[in-house]
Amino acid sequence: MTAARRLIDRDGWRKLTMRRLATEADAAPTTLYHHFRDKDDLLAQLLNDYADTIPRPDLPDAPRERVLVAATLIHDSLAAWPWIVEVLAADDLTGESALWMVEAIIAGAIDCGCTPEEAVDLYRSVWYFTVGEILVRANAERRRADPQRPNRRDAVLGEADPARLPHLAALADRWPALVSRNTYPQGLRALVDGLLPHGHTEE
Amino acid sequence: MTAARRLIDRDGWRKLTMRRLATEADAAPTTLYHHFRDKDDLLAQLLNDYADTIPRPDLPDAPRERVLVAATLIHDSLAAWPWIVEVLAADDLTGESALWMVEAIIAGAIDCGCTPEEAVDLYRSVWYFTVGEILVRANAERRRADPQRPNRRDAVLGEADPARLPHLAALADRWPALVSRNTYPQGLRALVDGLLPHGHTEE
DNA sequence: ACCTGAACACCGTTCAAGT
DNA sequence: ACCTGAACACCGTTCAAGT
Repeated sequence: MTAARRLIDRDGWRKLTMRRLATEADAAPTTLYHHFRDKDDLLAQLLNDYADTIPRPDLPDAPRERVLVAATLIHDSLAAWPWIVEVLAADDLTGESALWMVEAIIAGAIDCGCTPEEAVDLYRSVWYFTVGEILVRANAERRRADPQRPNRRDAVLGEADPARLPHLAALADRWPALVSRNTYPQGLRALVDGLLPHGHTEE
Repeated sequence: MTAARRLIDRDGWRKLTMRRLATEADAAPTTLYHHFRDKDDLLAQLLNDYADTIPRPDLPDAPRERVLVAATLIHDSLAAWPWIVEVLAADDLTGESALWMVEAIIAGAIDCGCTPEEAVDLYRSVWYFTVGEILVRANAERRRADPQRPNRRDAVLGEADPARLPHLAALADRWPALVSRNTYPQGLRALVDGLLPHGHTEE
């Protein structure tokens, strides 16, 4: 497991193969199959171990703040190890040891006057937004780090036809700077305030 | 290209390999490399071709509606071929022929009184939300279709400790029904209304 | 120009055999 | 119980050779 984490941190999770992991752990590839059912099982255990390390701070009393803090905690935990998202996106936020954050969001929403259905909807929207943010930024980062392909996006945007795409053409050269800013907090706040019953925002 | 599309629709994009594609197209695997630089190049061409087929309806005059309609169009186009998201998430919405939707969102936001910076931020939030929604739902669908693993998520939720996770435990049996509903429109509206200057919502 | 077979350097996983 | 080598059925890609 430690070898696996080392390998991911050094070379990225796409390079984590059973064979490389075996080499890193000084064992035969086949040996791994006596400790893990298969590769998915290994990844799942890696995920659960990580979830257990997430600190569990006291959440604020005000329910709206509680929702925001819990969501930000999920976000920051994922941002620290973004490859998780690609493995995880499938099952909502499965893994026993991470469920308390989901509970915190749903409880906060209910305390703000949501019905249970509305609370689940709010959680799901927050989860979609968070997953998307992490994923897009992680991939952008990966491409940036890869000196290979010189960023097709900037090229496409640079050639934008000012007649058909006036705003994009005007913004083309500022685009890289604009998209590198962190807008998660504003987006999250907009989403939460839009989905909580009125009168519970900004309190 | 037609063979590639056929293969993806039949077996899923994870099964699209150069070798299988070659077989499908009655050619040697190596032949493909005279038509595409590599596999990424093939995928990129597949993407661009698809973007060209997206219908281009007249957008409403009211700027807020324009933002919502353009975002929903992006969403629905991706939902129809969700594997695209995994290839695409990297570069924002690259590909010349899809940029008009980005332009529509940014123009709508500016017409609502946003600064260009705010308009780009709004577009990015919408993009994150949309990517997350498609990705999570596509993966959930894939798992559901795979009779193999019997859904770890429901199991984990079913065992939720009512003392520590009261709301989740109470919602456990309704969870599958709750998460299968389509909440994209509400989430999108909340996000957009929260990020547009006040006074421009619901007009 | 277009296509090909042989080859290289990889994958995940199984299985019978060893200690 | 734990580990292993040999093997199977795959990958993407290159390259010299054919038409």
